[in-house]
Amino acid sequence: MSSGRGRSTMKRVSLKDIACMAGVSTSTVSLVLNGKARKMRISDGLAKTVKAIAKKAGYQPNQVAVSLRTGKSKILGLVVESISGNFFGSLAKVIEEAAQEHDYRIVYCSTENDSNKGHDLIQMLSHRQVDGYLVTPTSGMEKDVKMLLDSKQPLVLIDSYFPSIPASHVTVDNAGGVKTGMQHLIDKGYKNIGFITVDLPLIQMIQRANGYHETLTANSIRFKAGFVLKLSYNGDRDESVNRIATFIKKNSKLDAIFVATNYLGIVALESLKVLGMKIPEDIAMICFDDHDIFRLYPPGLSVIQQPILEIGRTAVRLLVEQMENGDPIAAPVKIQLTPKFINRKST
Amino acid sequence: MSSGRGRSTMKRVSLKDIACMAGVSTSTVSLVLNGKARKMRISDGLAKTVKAIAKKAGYQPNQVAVSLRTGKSKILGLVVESISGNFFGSLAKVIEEAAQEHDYRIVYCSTENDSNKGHDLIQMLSHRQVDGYLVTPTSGMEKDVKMLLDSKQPLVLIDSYFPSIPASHVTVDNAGGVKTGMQHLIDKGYKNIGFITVDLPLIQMIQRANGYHETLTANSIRFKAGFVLKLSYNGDRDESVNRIATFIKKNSKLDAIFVATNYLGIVALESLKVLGMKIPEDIAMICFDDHDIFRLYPPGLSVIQQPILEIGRTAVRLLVEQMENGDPIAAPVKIQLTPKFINRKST
DNA sequence: CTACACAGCTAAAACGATTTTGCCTATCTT
DNA sequence: AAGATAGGCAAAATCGTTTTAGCTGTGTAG
Repeated sequence: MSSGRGRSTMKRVSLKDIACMAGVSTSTVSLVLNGKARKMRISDGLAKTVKAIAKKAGYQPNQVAVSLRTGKSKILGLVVESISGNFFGSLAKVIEEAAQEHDYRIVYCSTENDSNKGHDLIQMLSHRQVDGYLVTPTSGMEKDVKMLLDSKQPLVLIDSYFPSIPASHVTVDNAGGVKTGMQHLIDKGYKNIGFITVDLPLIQMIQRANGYHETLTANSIRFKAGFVLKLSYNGDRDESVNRIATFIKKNSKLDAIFVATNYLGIVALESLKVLGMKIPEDIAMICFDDHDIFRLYPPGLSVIQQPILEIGRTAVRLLVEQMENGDPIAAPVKIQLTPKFINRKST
Repeated sequence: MSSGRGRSTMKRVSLKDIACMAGVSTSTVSLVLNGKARKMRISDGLAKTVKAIAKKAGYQPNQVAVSLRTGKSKILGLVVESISGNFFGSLAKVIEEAAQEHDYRIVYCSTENDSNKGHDLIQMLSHRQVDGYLVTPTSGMEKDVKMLLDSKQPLVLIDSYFPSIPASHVTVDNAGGVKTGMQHLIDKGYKNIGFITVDLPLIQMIQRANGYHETLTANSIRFKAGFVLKLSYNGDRDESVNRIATFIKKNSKLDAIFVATNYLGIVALESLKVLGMKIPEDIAMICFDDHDIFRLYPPGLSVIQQPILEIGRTAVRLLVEQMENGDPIAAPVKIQLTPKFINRKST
């Protein structure tokens, strides 16, 4: 048994161990390692040796203990609709990166658009003492959001929000995005434009529908109720395909459709395939929210693209600011980003 | 101020508070709430009142404190290649659900195929005292995996593994999957089959390449080195598109390609689009790993589909078993699942 | 020569739970 | 009637940190 480094990971070295090795108290070690040596008048010499010993021993603080003592976990809770979705997956990635820059980790959860699950998740996160919440709220989560706000938890809503609840949020200009797309369609000469959306009482969906209506009236086109199709969120995929196909067949005058989410956009593509209709010859199409598939699927779908990177980074920034300011219950910050129209060949 | 329930969330009620209200000691409350009342001979009457008080007060244990005391966090670390990818996103979702059934939460991290980041992540997770690790290892993470193993951390590898390291893992039969696809191609009469893969020394990639070679020799087709294209993982997307296009143009005899990952499959689709080539008329194509796009993209791509649900559930099961058995350093469990050939129209 | 400041460090409380040990009082045994 | 047993709960140790209050000794001022 020479002085070799031996079997390393026996028991995780603790602050106490370091203190022991250095022949000082745990407080000294803690102060040194947290950069408070100067302020607490630990001599530079001692500080140096303590640091050296800690490093040699490979000391790493037990974050659980730190959390308990400080009340901060350096963890952010991210509640999304479904991590496997394209939009939320990408968003989660961006958020993870942005959070990391501020030295925060993410624990994510999916609600699958079930507000009960959302509620449980938020409870769970709070027991874990997360330092802040990023949530894409689904209908039914008003109470939970309000509860977080009431208990002064740092919170930023993403993608959606509740008009009646004064929480900070970052969203995109849904109505504006739709208008741009719709106007493009109209300028290209399409007159009978259908609108396919999801039957969820979420503000962003309402806004997208508003964008549709407003563009019609702005161009003096009469709104036809039959040109709007609302599909239930949890509907069976195949059923949705059929319903869209039926919708398009029934409204034979339709020369274009605007689809309000990328999930439905994919479904719509499938419907058109079933019907054997070509884009844009038989019907034009624009979708809100981009997807790999839309870039690729011939002839390439024009879309309203959400600035995912900016959304994620902004949300994290807002949250971090909230956590750092701390005390003043500042007015909620509401940021609306501008989506981008990507003109491909489907129109 | 009547006896109304007042402003709820003032300070989070603790065990001590409950003990106070009930006029008993904290130990009693803890014992009762953890179902150890009987064993520790707390009278049923007291137990009942304590439970009632705790419930009324909305008591929820502080998990951080519990973790510190018990050394268990009820959190699993999930390290994937990139959460925004289709395969890993879906996998993460399945794993989250499966973990939840066993009362575990997930904190996930992406390595982006950077082994340094992977190393940091694992360090990070261990400081957070996660109870177990699910990791899809990238090359360069051998040391970290070995370290976890040495320190007897519950660990299950997914999707890949290191032949030299005895860790439990769940994978799919990569070679077998490729063989099925290749044989299908050959049976359909394709003779000059190219193989496009990623330039990463991961075992699953090697196995897929082996499947390619073995099918060729089994059918007495001579292997041509020029028919294999290896693309660098971190290459620019457009560059990859070009390289595949060049590859296909250069090898004009190619009548089919087998693509080893779904990411590259999408890139290949783009290349073919650039070249103006039709599937399967101009060239046939099969891809390992399914994707929404492959089902949809005309005419529909035949693929080798990984059983994501089964992979995720199996991995979680294995990990939970490891954590429950605890003591015996059981031999690693190696599970190989069978991928499924989905025959669409691209062949 | 007392007093006071200050440098340099440590002891101890606290965070919120779990768990072992210990103490006291009835009841039972013989 | 004395000792043993069991029942019912409280006390205290513990997990690994952070942080405040305080202790000791030396130099300087009055």
